Amino acid sequence: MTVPPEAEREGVGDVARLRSIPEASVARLALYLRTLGELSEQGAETVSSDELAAVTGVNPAKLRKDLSFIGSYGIRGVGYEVRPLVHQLEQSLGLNHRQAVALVGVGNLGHALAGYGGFDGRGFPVTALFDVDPDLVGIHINGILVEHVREIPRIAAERGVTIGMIATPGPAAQAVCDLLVSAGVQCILTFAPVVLQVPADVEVRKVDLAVELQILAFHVARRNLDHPGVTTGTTNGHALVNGAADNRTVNGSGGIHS
Amino acid sequence: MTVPPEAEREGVGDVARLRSIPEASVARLALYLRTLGELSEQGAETVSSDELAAVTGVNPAKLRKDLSFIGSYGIRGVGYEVRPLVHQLEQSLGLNHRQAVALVGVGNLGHALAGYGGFDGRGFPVTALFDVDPDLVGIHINGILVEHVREIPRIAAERGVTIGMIATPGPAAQAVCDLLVSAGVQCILTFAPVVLQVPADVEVRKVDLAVELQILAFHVARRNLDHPGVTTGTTNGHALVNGAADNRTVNGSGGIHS
DNA sequence: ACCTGTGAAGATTTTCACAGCA
DNA sequence: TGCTGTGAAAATCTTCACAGGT
Repeated sequence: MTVPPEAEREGVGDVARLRSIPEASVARLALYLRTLGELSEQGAETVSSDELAAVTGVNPAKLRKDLSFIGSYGIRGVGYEVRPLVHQLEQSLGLNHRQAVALVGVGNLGHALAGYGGFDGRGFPVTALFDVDPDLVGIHINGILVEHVREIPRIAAERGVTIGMIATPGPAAQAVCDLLVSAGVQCILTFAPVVLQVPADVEVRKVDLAVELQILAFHVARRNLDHPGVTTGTTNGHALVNGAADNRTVNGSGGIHS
Repeated sequence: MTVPPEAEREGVGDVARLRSIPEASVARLALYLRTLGELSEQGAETVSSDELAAVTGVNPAKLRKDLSFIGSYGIRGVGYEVRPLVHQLEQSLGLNHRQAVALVGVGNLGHALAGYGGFDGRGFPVTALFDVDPDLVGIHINGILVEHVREIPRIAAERGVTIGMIATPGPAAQAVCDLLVSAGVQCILTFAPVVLQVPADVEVRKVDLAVELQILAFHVARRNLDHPGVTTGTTNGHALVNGAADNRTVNGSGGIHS
């Protein structure tokens, strides 16, 4: 897609384009961005759609179509220049300015998330931590003070939090969500196994580990219908399967360490 | 769907049906199952598709269609009996016998996952822990000994592990994955931000937190194109939005605690 | 010669709307 | 009457295949 004649002024005029990127593509664009970052570090200057497709496990045509939505400039006969493409993706995904993240619930999982370095490095600084447990309120994690949940409205607004992460037990999640919303947070990533009720202008994404395992279990069950006795020992012929960011596959972590 | 005349003998004859359940439906069936469990605890005997749809945030017609894939018996004019439906779902999702889980990488995130009680309760006992870090190998987490990754083939086979969870840094993930596969593990849930290469008979699901945040960031960016100045203070009229288990929404955690 | 960008075909998924049973 | 089960339409997403630059 060459630059449309109207709509200049750097990065705007994307308006129309941005609005119409299919949901499914957005998820993959984020994946491409991360992968390109790695390729870039390894010194790659250009990638073809076939190469990038192989690494990300996506169909090459699909990849090209995805990239066409953000109006990137590939070079026919050559491929994509990594640096400009990364830039373009960051533009389109809204990663040109950092997004402050508030994390609510610093128990088991929340503590791990708070300690995870990967967010900061990707432009998502964890800026506030909250909990209700008196044993946790007042401690510092990675240099950040854990505050009481009741402070959410004040602190989140003060610190310009745009993304809330909920890692509380299920029953607490809706109340926490309401507090975040009342503080003006419009994007929420929740690990609590409940459906959150939010105003229409708030975006929620949910990561449900138990459900993930159940889906896997289903596939075991299905397989065992065909091959009842098999349990161990597998040939290993590395097929390029399971395209990341595919249906119902949520991608994650960027390096939560062993 | 009334019972087809052929194919009896309890729970088999599902073969044909199981094979053909759309991927998208499988993910939601797992969600219904969890939700029904909660309704059941609250004493509900029957649910209508409208009720269950409201709670899970799914379209009622879609829900009915999903359930029709497992051949469940709803009662026209009444709804579904919760108990039998739960049973049927467990059957179909392969949750009638427990699946032993091995967790590789007990660093930041892995440690949290190992300590998470929700897996055991849902029929996914964490049966083996692995790492390479000498500081971690030998410790116990929740009563389970952390063993060296090189022991994976032996121990996983011994303990009948069917599901592997990978919570290592990206670079280590492929090697770990290979070890799991060589031990006969056919289902893998990975948090490492790399595309795993596996034989065709192995199922991989990926949870990528960094990508999740980027997707949210995109939605912030898109919104700000329309309402440039808005930052704080939101009306709160609880719309029933964001159907769980919807596109690209992975559900999770069942209660990783604050 | 090679690789992008994209119309058009194909597959899957969602939604509608209503027939049919309790 | 009320709610399930399901054909069929609509929307969305994926894949093919090739025209068109470089």
